[in-house]
Amino acid sequence: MLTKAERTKQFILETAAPLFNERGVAGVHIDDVLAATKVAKGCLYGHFENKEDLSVQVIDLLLSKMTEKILTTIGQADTAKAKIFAFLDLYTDPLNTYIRGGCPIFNMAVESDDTHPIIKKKVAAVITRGQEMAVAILKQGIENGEFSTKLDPVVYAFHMVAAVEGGVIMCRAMNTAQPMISLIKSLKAELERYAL
Amino acid sequence: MLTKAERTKQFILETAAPLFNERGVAGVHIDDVLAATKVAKGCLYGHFENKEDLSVQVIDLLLSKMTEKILTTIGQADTAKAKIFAFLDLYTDPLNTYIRGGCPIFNMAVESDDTHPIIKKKVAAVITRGQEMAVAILKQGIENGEFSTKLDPVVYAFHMVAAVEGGVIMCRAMNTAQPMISLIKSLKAELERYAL
DNA sequence: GCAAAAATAGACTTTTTGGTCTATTTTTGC
DNA sequence: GCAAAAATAGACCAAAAAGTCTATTTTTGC
Repeated sequence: MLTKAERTKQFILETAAPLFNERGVAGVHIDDVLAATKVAKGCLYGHFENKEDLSVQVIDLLLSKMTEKILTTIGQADTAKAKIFAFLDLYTDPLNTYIRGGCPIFNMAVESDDTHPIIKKKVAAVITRGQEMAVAILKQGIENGEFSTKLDPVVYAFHMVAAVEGGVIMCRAMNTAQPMISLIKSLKAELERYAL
Repeated sequence: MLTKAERTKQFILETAAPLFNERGVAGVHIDDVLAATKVAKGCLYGHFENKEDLSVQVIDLLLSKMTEKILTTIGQADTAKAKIFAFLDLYTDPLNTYIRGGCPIFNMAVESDDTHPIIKKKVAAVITRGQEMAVAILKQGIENGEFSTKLDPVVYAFHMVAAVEGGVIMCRAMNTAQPMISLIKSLKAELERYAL
Protein backbone atom coordinates (compact mmCIF):
# COMPACT_ATOMS: atom_id res chain seq x y z
CA MET A 1 0.00 0.00 0.00
CA LEU A 2 1.06 3.55 -0.68
CA THR A 3 2.12 5.71 2.22
CA LYS A 4 0.02 8.72 3.09
CA ALA A 5 2.62 10.99 1.50
CA GLU A 6 2.59 8.98 -1.71
CA ARG A 7 -1.18 9.03 -1.80
CA THR A 8 -1.27 12.78 -1.30
CA LYS A 9 1.26 13.34 -4.06
CA GLN A 10 -0.74 11.12 -6.37
CA PHE A 11 -3.92 12.97 -5.45
CA ILE A 12 -2.33 16.28 -6.31
CA LEU A 13 -1.15 14.96 -9.67
CA GLU A 14 -4.53 13.45 -10.51
CA THR A 15 -6.38 16.60 -9.52
CA ALA A 16 -4.00 18.91 -11.36
CA ALA A 17 -4.00 16.81 -14.52
CA PRO A 18 -7.30 18.01 -15.99
CA LEU A 19 -6.35 21.61 -15.18
CA PHE A 20 -3.15 21.29 -17.17
CA ASN A 21 -5.00 19.53 -19.96
CA GLU A 22 -7.55 22.31 -20.23
CA ARG A 23 -5.36 25.36 -19.69
CA GLY A 24 -1.88 24.24 -20.66
CA VAL A 25 1.29 24.54 -18.63
CA ALA A 26 1.55 28.30 -19.07
CA GLY A 27 -2.12 28.73 -18.21
CA VAL A 28 -2.09 26.92 -14.87
CA HIS A 29 -0.89 28.71 -11.75
CA ILE A 30 0.11 27.19 -8.45
CA ASP A 31 -2.85 28.85 -6.78
CA ASP A 32 -5.17 27.09 -9.24
CA VAL A 33 -3.71 23.78 -8.16
CA LEU A 34 -4.04 24.73 -4.49
CA ALA A 35 -7.66 25.72 -5.02
CA ALA A 36 -8.48 22.53 -6.88
CA THR A 37 -6.74 20.21 -4.43
CA LYS A 38 -7.57 22.21 -1.29
CA VAL A 39 -4.11 21.33 -0.13
CA ALA A 40 -1.85 23.76 1.76
CA LYS A 41 1.00 25.42 -0.07
CA GLY A 42 3.57 23.86 2.21
CA CYS A 43 2.16 20.45 1.46
CA LEU A 44 2.40 20.93 -2.29
CA TYR A 45 5.96 22.20 -2.08
CA GLY A 46 6.76 19.25 0.14
CA HIS A 47 5.97 16.95 -2.76
CA PHE A 48 7.25 19.00 -5.68
CA GLU A 49 10.38 21.10 -6.07
CA ASN A 50 8.69 23.85 -8.02
CA LYS A 51 6.15 24.46 -10.76
CA GLU A 52 8.39 22.99 -13.42
CA ASP A 53 8.73 19.77 -11.46
CA LEU A 54 4.98 19.59 -10.91
CA SER A 55 4.26 20.34 -14.57
CA VAL A 56 6.55 17.64 -15.87
CA GLN A 57 5.11 15.04 -13.52
CA VAL A 58 1.56 16.05 -14.44
CA ILE A 59 2.39 15.71 -18.12
CA ASP A 60 3.89 12.29 -17.44
CA LEU A 61 0.68 11.28 -15.76
CA LEU A 62 -1.49 12.63 -18.57
CA LEU A 63 0.52 10.89 -21.24
CA SER A 64 0.67 7.59 -19.41
CA LYS A 65 -3.05 7.66 -18.64
CA MET A 66 -3.85 8.14 -22.30
CA THR A 67 -1.41 5.45 -23.36
CA GLU A 68 -2.84 3.03 -20.85
CA LYS A 69 -6.40 3.81 -21.92
CA ILE A 70 -5.55 3.13 -25.55
CA LEU A 71 -3.63 -0.03 -24.72
CA THR A 72 -6.40 -1.58 -22.67
CA THR A 73 -8.98 -0.63 -25.28
CA ILE A 74 -7.22 -2.30 -28.16
CA GLY A 75 -6.13 -5.10 -25.87
CA GLN A 76 -9.74 -6.15 -25.47
CA ALA A 77 -10.21 -6.64 -29.21
CA ASP A 78 -8.83 -9.75 -30.84
CA THR A 79 -8.51 -9.09 -34.56
CA ALA A 80 -6.42 -6.35 -36.15
CA LYS A 81 -9.52 -4.76 -37.60
CA ALA A 82 -11.33 -4.89 -34.26
CA LYS A 83 -8.36 -3.27 -32.57
CA ILE A 84 -8.27 -0.39 -35.03
CA PHE A 85 -12.02 0.05 -34.85
CA ALA A 86 -11.93 0.04 -31.07
CA PHE A 87 -9.22 2.69 -31.16
CA LEU A 88 -11.29 4.87 -33.49
CA ASP A 89 -14.34 4.49 -31.29
CA LEU A 90 -12.42 6.13 -28.46
CA TYR A 91 -12.85 9.43 -30.26
CA THR A 92 -16.62 9.52 -30.64
CA ASP A 93 -17.24 12.13 -27.99
CA PRO A 94 -14.71 14.96 -28.32
CA LEU A 95 -16.68 17.28 -26.05
CA ASN A 96 -16.48 14.83 -23.20
CA THR A 97 -13.04 13.32 -23.35
CA TYR A 98 -11.52 10.63 -21.17
CA ILE A 99 -9.54 13.37 -19.48
CA ARG A 100 -11.32 16.70 -19.42
CA GLY A 101 -10.04 19.16 -22.02
CA GLY A 102 -9.42 17.05 -25.10
CA CYS A 103 -6.57 14.72 -25.96
CA PRO A 104 -3.58 15.49 -23.72
CA ILE A 105 -1.13 14.19 -26.29
CA PHE A 106 -2.18 16.72 -28.87
CA ASN A 107 -2.84 19.51 -26.42
CA MET A 108 0.71 19.15 -25.17
CA ALA A 109 2.06 18.74 -28.68
CA VAL A 110 0.61 22.08 -29.71
CA GLU A 111 1.74 23.93 -26.62
CA SER A 112 5.21 22.45 -26.37
CA ASP A 113 6.47 22.32 -29.92
CA ASP A 114 8.01 25.77 -29.81
CA THR A 115 8.32 26.33 -26.10
CA HIS A 116 9.12 23.35 -23.93
CA PRO A 117 11.72 20.89 -25.29
CA ILE A 118 11.41 18.49 -22.35
CA ILE A 119 7.68 18.07 -22.82
CA LYS A 120 8.01 18.09 -26.59
CA LYS A 121 10.37 15.13 -26.38
CA LYS A 122 7.99 13.16 -24.18
CA VAL A 123 5.08 13.91 -26.50
CA ALA A 124 7.09 12.95 -29.57
CA ALA A 125 7.98 9.65 -27.95
CA VAL A 126 4.36 8.86 -27.20
CA ILE A 127 3.22 9.72 -30.71
CA THR A 128 6.04 7.71 -32.26
CA ARG A 129 5.34 4.67 -30.12
CA GLY A 130 1.65 4.99 -30.93
CA GLN A 131 2.41 5.02 -34.64
CA GLU A 132 4.70 2.04 -34.30
CA MET A 133 2.01 0.12 -32.50
CA ALA A 134 -0.68 0.93 -35.04
CA VAL A 135 1.68 -0.10 -37.80
CA ALA A 136 2.44 -3.37 -36.01
CA ILE A 137 -1.26 -4.13 -35.67
CA LEU A 138 -1.91 -3.43 -39.34
CA LYS A 139 1.09 -5.51 -40.43
CA GLN A 140 -0.18 -8.31 -38.27
CA GLY A 141 -3.53 -7.96 -40.01
CA ILE A 142 -1.89 -8.26 -43.40
CA GLU A 143 0.13 -11.28 -42.33
CA ASN A 144 -2.83 -13.17 -40.98
CA GLY A 145 -4.92 -12.46 -44.06
CA GLU A 146 -7.29 -9.85 -42.65
CA PHE A 147 -6.06 -7.15 -45.00
CA SER A 148 -4.71 -6.98 -48.52
CA THR A 149 -1.01 -6.36 -49.03
CA LYS A 150 -2.07 -3.21 -50.83
CA LEU A 151 -2.69 -1.57 -47.48
CA ASP A 152 0.23 0.63 -46.50
CA PRO A 153 0.34 0.41 -42.69
CA VAL A 154 2.55 3.43 -42.19
CA VAL A 155 0.38 5.65 -44.36
CA TYR A 156 -2.89 4.47 -42.91
CA ALA A 157 -1.68 4.72 -39.30
CA PHE A 158 -0.60 8.31 -39.75
CA HIS A 159 -3.71 9.26 -41.69
CA MET A 160 -6.00 7.69 -39.11
CA VAL A 161 -4.48 9.34 -36.06
CA ALA A 162 -4.05 12.71 -37.75
CA ALA A 163 -7.68 12.74 -38.88
CA VAL A 164 -9.19 11.66 -35.63
CA GLU A 165 -7.10 14.04 -33.53
CA GLY A 166 -7.63 16.93 -35.92
CA GLY A 167 -11.31 16.12 -35.79
CA VAL A 168 -11.35 16.34 -32.02
CA ILE A 169 -9.82 19.80 -32.13
CA MET A 170 -12.28 21.02 -34.75
CA CYS A 171 -15.25 19.62 -32.86
CA ARG A 172 -14.15 21.16 -29.60
CA ALA A 173 -13.68 24.53 -31.26
CA MET A 174 -17.08 24.38 -32.94
CA ASN A 175 -18.77 22.83 -29.91
CA THR A 176 -20.26 19.91 -31.73
CA ALA A 177 -19.49 16.21 -31.63
CA GLN A 178 -21.51 15.42 -34.70
CA PRO A 179 -18.84 15.43 -37.44
CA MET A 180 -16.86 12.74 -35.61
CA ILE A 181 -19.47 10.10 -36.39
CA SER A 182 -19.00 10.32 -40.15
CA LEU A 183 -15.27 10.85 -39.82
CA ILE A 184 -14.85 7.63 -37.90
CA LYS A 185 -17.18 5.87 -40.29
CA SER A 186 -15.15 7.15 -43.21
CA LEU A 187 -11.86 6.00 -41.66
CA LYS A 188 -13.35 2.60 -41.01
CA ALA A 189 -14.61 2.40 -44.59
CA GLU A 190 -11.17 3.32 -45.86
CA LEU A 191 -9.66 0.41 -43.94
CA GLU A 192 -12.44 -1.92 -44.95
CA ARG A 193 -11.58 -1.33 -48.59
CA TYR A 194 -8.47 -3.42 -47.89
CA ALA A 195 -10.33 -6.18 -46.08
CA LEU A 196 -10.13 -9.63 -47.62
CA MET B 1 -1.58 55.99 -47.07
CA LEU B 2 -1.45 54.94 -43.47
CA THR B 3 -0.42 57.47 -40.87
CA LYS B 4 2.76 56.83 -38.93
CA ALA B 5 0.72 55.76 -35.91
CA GLU B 6 -1.24 53.28 -37.95
CA ARG B 7 1.92 51.88 -39.48
CA THR B 8 3.51 51.44 -36.07
CA LYS B 9 0.47 49.69 -34.72
CA GLN B 10 0.43 47.40 -37.72
CA PHE B 11 4.14 46.73 -37.29
CA ILE B 12 3.61 45.73 -33.68
CA LEU B 13 0.80 43.38 -34.63
CA GLU B 14 2.78 41.79 -37.44
CA THR B 15 5.84 41.33 -35.28
CA ALA B 16 3.92 39.98 -32.32
CA ALA B 17 1.90 37.56 -34.45
CA PRO B 18 4.50 34.80 -34.81
CA LEU B 19 5.29 35.08 -31.10
CA PHE B 20 1.66 34.43 -30.20
CA ASN B 21 1.47 31.64 -32.75
CA GLU B 22 4.49 29.88 -31.29
CA ARG B 23 3.92 30.46 -27.57
CA GLY B 24 0.21 31.01 -27.24
CA VAL B 25 -1.53 33.90 -25.52
CA ALA B 26 -0.62 32.74 -22.02
CA GLY B 27 2.98 32.16 -23.08
CA VAL B 28 3.68 35.62 -24.48
CA HIS B 29 4.60 38.48 -22.14
CA ILE B 30 4.53 42.17 -22.91
CA ASP B 31 8.29 42.31 -22.50
CA ASP B 32 8.64 39.67 -25.22
CA VAL B 33 6.69 41.88 -27.55
CA LEU B 34 8.76 44.92 -26.59
CA ALA B 35 11.96 42.98 -27.20
CA ALA B 36 10.77 41.71 -30.58
CA THR B 37 9.47 45.05 -31.80
CA LYS B 38 12.15 47.19 -30.10
CA VAL B 39 9.38 49.64 -29.40
CA ALA B 40 9.09 51.58 -26.13
CA LYS B 41 6.54 50.52 -23.56
CA GLY B 42 4.73 53.83 -23.74
CA CYS B 43 4.42 53.41 -27.48
CA LEU B 44 2.88 49.97 -27.20
CA TYR B 45 0.40 51.10 -24.56
CA GLY B 46 -0.43 54.06 -26.75
CA HIS B 47 -1.72 51.66 -29.39
CA PHE B 48 -3.27 48.98 -27.20
CA GLU B 49 -5.31 49.24 -24.03
CA ASN B 50 -3.72 46.25 -22.37
CA LYS B 51 -2.47 42.75 -23.05
CA GLU B 52 -5.95 41.43 -23.66
CA ASP B 53 -6.57 44.06 -26.32
CA LEU B 54 -3.25 43.31 -27.98
CA SER B 55 -3.88 39.57 -27.85
CA VAL B 56 -7.28 39.78 -29.46
CA GLN B 57 -6.02 42.02 -32.24
CA VAL B 58 -3.05 39.73 -32.84
CA ILE B 59 -5.36 36.74 -33.07
CA ASP B 60 -7.54 38.65 -35.51
CA LEU B 61 -4.50 39.29 -37.64
CA LEU B 62 -3.35 35.68 -37.49
CA LEU B 63 -6.72 34.33 -38.45
CA SER B 64 -7.26 36.80 -41.25
CA LYS B 65 -3.78 36.19 -42.67
CA MET B 66 -4.44 32.47 -42.81
CA THR B 67 -7.86 32.96 -44.31
CA GLU B 68 -6.49 35.28 -46.93
CA LYS B 69 -3.64 32.89 -47.75
CA ILE B 70 -6.08 30.02 -48.28
CA LEU B 71 -8.46 32.16 -50.29
CA THR B 72 -5.83 33.42 -52.71
CA THR B 73 -4.38 29.94 -53.08
CA ILE B 74 -7.62 28.30 -54.07
CA GLY B 75 -8.60 31.38 -56.02
CA GLN B 76 -5.76 30.73 -58.42
CA ALA B 77 -7.07 27.27 -59.32
CA ASP B 78 -9.98 26.95 -61.70
CA THR B 79 -11.55 23.53 -61.22
CA ALA B 80 -13.00 22.20 -57.97
CA LYS B 81 -10.41 19.44 -57.90
CA ALA B 82 -7.57 21.87 -58.53
CA LYS B 83 -8.81 24.09 -55.71
CA ILE B 84 -8.89 21.23 -53.24
CA PHE B 85 -5.49 20.00 -54.36
CA ALA B 86 -4.03 23.48 -54.09
CA PHE B 87 -5.42 23.74 -50.56
CA LEU B 88 -3.87 20.41 -49.58
CA ASP B 89 -0.53 21.42 -51.02
CA LEU B 90 -0.43 24.32 -48.57
CA TYR B 91 0.36 21.79 -45.85
CA THR B 92 3.42 20.09 -47.34
CA ASP B 93 5.93 21.71 -45.04
CA PRO B 94 4.65 21.68 -41.45
CA LEU B 95 8.05 22.53 -39.99
CA ASN B 96 8.19 25.73 -41.96
CA THR B 97 4.70 27.14 -41.91
CA TYR B 98 3.36 30.25 -43.60
CA ILE B 99 3.35 31.87 -40.20
CA ARG B 100 6.04 30.58 -37.90
CA GLY B 101 4.76 28.10 -35.29
CA GLY B 102 2.24 25.98 -37.17
CA CYS B 103 -1.33 26.71 -38.18
CA PRO B 104 -2.67 29.61 -36.11
CA ILE B 105 -6.25 28.42 -36.45
CA PHE B 106 -5.53 25.14 -34.76
CA ASN B 107 -3.00 26.52 -32.32
CA MET B 108 -5.61 28.98 -31.12
CA ALA B 109 -8.33 26.32 -31.19
CA VAL B 110 -6.36 24.13 -28.81
CA GLU B 111 -5.41 26.93 -26.46
CA SER B 112 -8.74 28.70 -26.36
CA ASP B 113 -11.31 25.93 -26.21
CA ASP B 114 -11.36 25.80 -22.42
CA THR B 115 -9.90 29.16 -21.54
CA HIS B 116 -10.74 32.07 -23.77
CA PRO B 117 -14.33 32.27 -25.04
CA ILE B 118 -13.72 35.39 -27.14
CA ILE B 119 -10.91 33.75 -29.09
CA LYS B 120 -12.71 30.44 -29.20
CA LYS B 121 -15.64 32.11 -30.90
CA LYS B 122 -13.44 33.74 -33.53
CA VAL B 123 -11.67 30.45 -34.19
CA ALA B 124 -14.95 28.57 -34.44
CA ALA B 125 -16.21 31.10 -36.97
CA VAL B 126 -13.10 30.71 -39.13
CA ILE B 127 -13.29 26.92 -39.05
CA THR B 128 -17.00 26.93 -39.82
CA ARG B 129 -16.59 29.32 -42.73
CA GLY B 130 -13.71 27.22 -44.00
CA GLN B 131 -15.84 24.10 -43.91
CA GLU B 132 -18.68 25.86 -45.67
CA MET B 133 -16.34 27.01 -48.38
CA ALA B 134 -14.83 23.58 -48.92
CA VAL B 135 -18.31 22.12 -49.08
CA ALA B 136 -19.35 24.74 -51.62
CA ILE B 137 -16.36 23.95 -53.81
CA LEU B 138 -17.06 20.22 -53.68
CA LYS B 139 -20.76 20.73 -54.42
CA GLN B 140 -19.80 22.88 -57.35
CA GLY B 141 -17.56 20.05 -58.51
CA ILE B 142 -20.44 17.62 -58.34
CA GLU B 143 -22.76 19.96 -60.21
CA ASN B 144 -20.35 20.59 -63.04
CA GLY B 145 -19.61 16.91 -63.44
CA GLU B 146 -16.14 16.77 -61.94
CA PHE B 147 -17.19 14.46 -59.13
CA SER B 148 -19.71 11.69 -58.67
CA THR B 149 -22.84 12.36 -56.64
CA LYS B 150 -21.57 9.64 -54.33
CA LEU B 151 -19.10 12.12 -52.87
CA ASP B 152 -20.38 13.52 -49.61
CA PRO B 153 -19.01 17.10 -49.52
CA VAL B 154 -19.60 17.63 -45.81
CA VAL B 155 -17.90 14.41 -44.84
CA TYR B 156 -14.95 14.85 -47.15
CA ALA B 157 -14.41 18.50 -46.19
CA PHE B 158 -14.24 17.66 -42.52
CA HIS B 159 -12.09 14.59 -43.06
CA MET B 160 -9.63 16.50 -45.23
CA VAL B 161 -9.11 19.44 -42.91
CA ALA B 162 -9.00 17.30 -39.78
CA ALA B 163 -6.38 15.00 -41.30
CA VAL B 164 -4.14 17.67 -42.68
CA GLU B 165 -4.22 19.77 -39.53
CA GLY B 166 -3.75 16.78 -37.26
CA GLY B 167 -0.87 15.78 -39.50
CA VAL B 168 0.79 19.15 -39.07
CA ILE B 169 0.65 18.82 -35.29
CA MET B 170 2.09 15.31 -35.37
CA CYS B 171 4.88 16.29 -37.74
CA ARG B 172 5.83 19.30 -35.67
CA ALA B 173 5.92 17.20 -32.51
CA MET B 174 8.05 14.53 -34.16
CA ASN B 175 10.18 17.03 -36.04
CA THR B 176 9.66 15.52 -39.44
CA ALA B 177 7.76 16.71 -42.49
CA GLN B 178 7.93 13.38 -44.24
CA PRO B 179 4.56 11.82 -43.33
CA MET B 180 2.71 14.77 -44.84
CA ILE B 181 3.67 13.75 -48.36
CA SER B 182 1.82 10.45 -48.22
CA LEU B 183 -1.01 11.92 -46.18
CA ILE B 184 -1.71 14.53 -48.82
CA LYS B 185 -1.33 11.92 -51.55
CA SER B 186 -3.79 9.71 -49.73
CA LEU B 187 -6.34 12.52 -49.33
CA LYS B 188 -6.01 13.35 -53.00
CA ALA B 189 -6.48 9.69 -53.92
CA GLU B 190 -9.58 9.55 -51.77
CA LEU B 191 -11.07 12.46 -53.67
CA GLU B 192 -9.97 11.08 -56.99
CA ARG B 193 -11.99 7.95 -56.34
CA TYR B 194 -15.03 10.16 -56.91
CA ALA B 195 -13.69 11.77 -60.07
CA LEU B 196 -15.70 11.22 -63.23
C1' DG C 1 10.73 75.44 -40.85
C1' DC C 2 7.48 74.50 -37.54
C1' DA C 3 3.76 72.86 -34.69
C1' DA C 4 1.61 68.69 -33.76
C1' DA C 5 2.03 63.92 -33.44
C1' DA C 6 4.56 60.04 -32.27
C1' DA C 7 8.07 57.58 -30.08
C1' DT C 8 11.72 57.12 -26.46
C1' DA C 9 13.93 56.03 -22.07
C1' DG C 10 13.28 54.55 -18.05
C1' DA C 11 11.83 55.22 -13.42
C1' DC C 12 7.98 53.96 -10.83
C1' DT C 13 3.71 51.50 -9.04
C1' DT C 14 0.70 47.68 -8.75
C1' DT C 15 -0.64 43.14 -9.25
C1' DT C 16 0.20 38.56 -9.84
C1' DT C 17 2.71 34.57 -9.24
C1' DG C 18 6.03 31.61 -7.28
C1' DG C 19 8.20 30.14 -3.44
C1' DT C 20 9.79 30.04 1.80
C1' DC C 21 9.20 29.57 6.58
C1' DT C 22 7.26 28.58 11.13
C1' DA C 23 4.47 27.35 14.72
C1' DT C 24 0.51 24.38 15.27
C1' DT C 25 -2.60 20.63 14.35
C1' DT C 26 -3.79 16.32 12.43
C1' DT C 27 -2.92 11.79 10.97
C1' DT C 28 -0.62 7.54 10.70
C1' DG C 29 0.90 3.10 11.83
C1' DC C 30 3.06 0.46 15.10
C1' DG D 1 -1.37 5.62 23.20
C1' DC D 2 2.45 7.67 21.24
C1' DA D 3 6.25 9.29 18.45
C1' DA D 4 7.07 10.30 13.83
C1' DA D 5 5.26 11.84 9.65
C1' DA D 6 2.29 14.67 7.21
C1' DA D 7 -0.58 18.47 6.54
C1' DT D 8 -2.34 23.17 7.84
C1' DA D 9 -2.77 28.18 8.05
C1' DG D 10 -1.06 31.94 6.74
C1' DA D 11 2.41 35.39 7.17
C1' DC D 12 6.10 36.60 4.59
C1' DC D 13 9.48 37.36 0.77
C1' DA D 14 11.14 37.66 -4.01
C1' DA D 15 10.60 37.91 -8.62
C1' DA D 16 8.10 38.55 -12.62
C1' DA D 17 4.71 40.62 -15.14
C1' DA D 18 1.45 44.29 -16.20
C1' DG D 19 0.67 48.86 -16.50
C1' DT D 20 1.51 54.25 -15.55
C1' DC D 21 3.77 58.48 -15.98
C1' DT D 22 6.89 62.20 -17.35
C1' DA D 23 10.28 64.78 -19.36
C1' DT D 24 12.74 64.58 -23.67
C1' DT D 25 13.69 63.57 -28.42
C1' DT D 26 12.38 62.37 -32.97
C1' DT D 27 9.44 62.37 -36.81
C1' DT D 28 5.86 63.85 -39.71
C1' DG D 29 3.38 66.37 -42.95
C1' DC D 30 1.90 70.72 -44.24
